[in-house]
Amino acid sequence: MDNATRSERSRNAALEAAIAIIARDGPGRLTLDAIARESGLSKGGVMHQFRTKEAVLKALLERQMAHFEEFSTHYMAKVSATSANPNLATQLATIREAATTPNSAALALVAAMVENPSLMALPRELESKRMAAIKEEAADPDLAMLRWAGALGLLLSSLFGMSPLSKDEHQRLFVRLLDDAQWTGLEQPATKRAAKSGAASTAKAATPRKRA
Amino acid sequence: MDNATRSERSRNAALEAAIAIIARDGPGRLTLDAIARESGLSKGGVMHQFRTKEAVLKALLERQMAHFEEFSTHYMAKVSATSANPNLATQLATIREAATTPNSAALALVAAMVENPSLMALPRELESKRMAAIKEEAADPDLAMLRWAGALGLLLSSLFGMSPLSKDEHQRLFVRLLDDAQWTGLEQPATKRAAKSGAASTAKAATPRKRA
DNA sequence: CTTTACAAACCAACCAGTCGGTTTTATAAA
DNA sequence: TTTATAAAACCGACTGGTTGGTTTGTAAAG
Repeated sequence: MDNATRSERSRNAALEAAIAIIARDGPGRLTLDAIARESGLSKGGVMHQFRTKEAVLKALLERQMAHFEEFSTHYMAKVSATSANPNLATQLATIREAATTPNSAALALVAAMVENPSLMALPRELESKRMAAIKEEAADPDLAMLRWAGALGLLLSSLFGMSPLSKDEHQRLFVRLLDDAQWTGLEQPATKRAAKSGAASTAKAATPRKRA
Repeated sequence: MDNATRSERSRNAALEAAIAIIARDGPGRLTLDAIARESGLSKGGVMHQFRTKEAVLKALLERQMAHFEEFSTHYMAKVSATSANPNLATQLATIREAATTPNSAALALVAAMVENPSLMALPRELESKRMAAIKEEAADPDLAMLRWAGALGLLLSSLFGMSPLSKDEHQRLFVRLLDDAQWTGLEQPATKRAAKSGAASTAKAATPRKRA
């Protein structure tokens, strides 16, 4: 086997093992020895691929973020032409995807926060940019943020095993969050925002404006 | 000093220390030795009050739950006469309270989940009952659940340090979530629910009314 | 005098990370 | 093709320090 692919396989095995451990035993049980055991590698092998435990967490986080980034990009390409607020739609769909994917990215996130809260800076920065885009394209930015928050609440509550909702309800609520027609009845003219960024409010059709 | 109050003081000191540690250093740093150091007690003293670490977590969880239970009860008494959906209003207000209280109950929750996910059963059961009450009184149960989910999303995202929202936005969004008038434009007649639970829906005063 | 609350030393298990050595792969000279 | 050499991947025993929990001792409350 090629050396490069051998490394990649080992790295992959270690990360898969890490996810499995977090999902099965909780983030507190994630140890380097456990990763070695679960992946079939020796501890030395794991340490050869990742110099520290933090490096494992970071790689895990980046891998999961990349996965949802890809989902997000594809979805965005699909709806950007038809949706009035493609950024919001994409974010909602991505969160739903995260909520239904078993080996969720969010597990990696929890583990990272427990071990080293500063790792949370990566996802937060990304989220900030997306949130800006959502606000930019929205006729009612606050309502858009609330829809986003609702999706996040559904995701996190089910992730923490504290959701009192059934699978059916869960799915139905996501559908409703995604359906723009259900949220057009109470939009409020974003007076303050309209005053300071005149262009954006009228250009709610397609183009997300880049701002600094 | 009375023996009973001496014990109580020690228990309290240990729990306060635990909260401080979680808030300052993260849930992963919560150890029995750290609790002893922070509280001024010896480790033996801590272990005398709590036989295991899990007992500490459980007590912590129960204490925080009791605190918010009290808040909840008071709020409920205040709004039950004037609000059409007092259960939802109370839950939203309580979640906001948790989000703004620095030594949040949610921190204890995170710590519990890291250490022993099964501890999450206590709060989940309570949450289920509240959710049932919210659905019961709601003209549009799904919308009510989404408002609840939105509040939870705001809470958890800020708790995890992954919120891209400013303090101002945070507060403004909570206000809007709590304002019934902002959510009456798009209520949907809960046809399915009305069919299967006839008695309850008519008993409550919350008739779905459309307003501009 | 008995029980309770606490202190301090102690212990076995576990943890992240190290290290010397072994196997596998890559390169290239003979 | 064979052989020599180096580099990368991998192994598993080991280390210093930490962890949850125990044991032993002591002072105060009842």
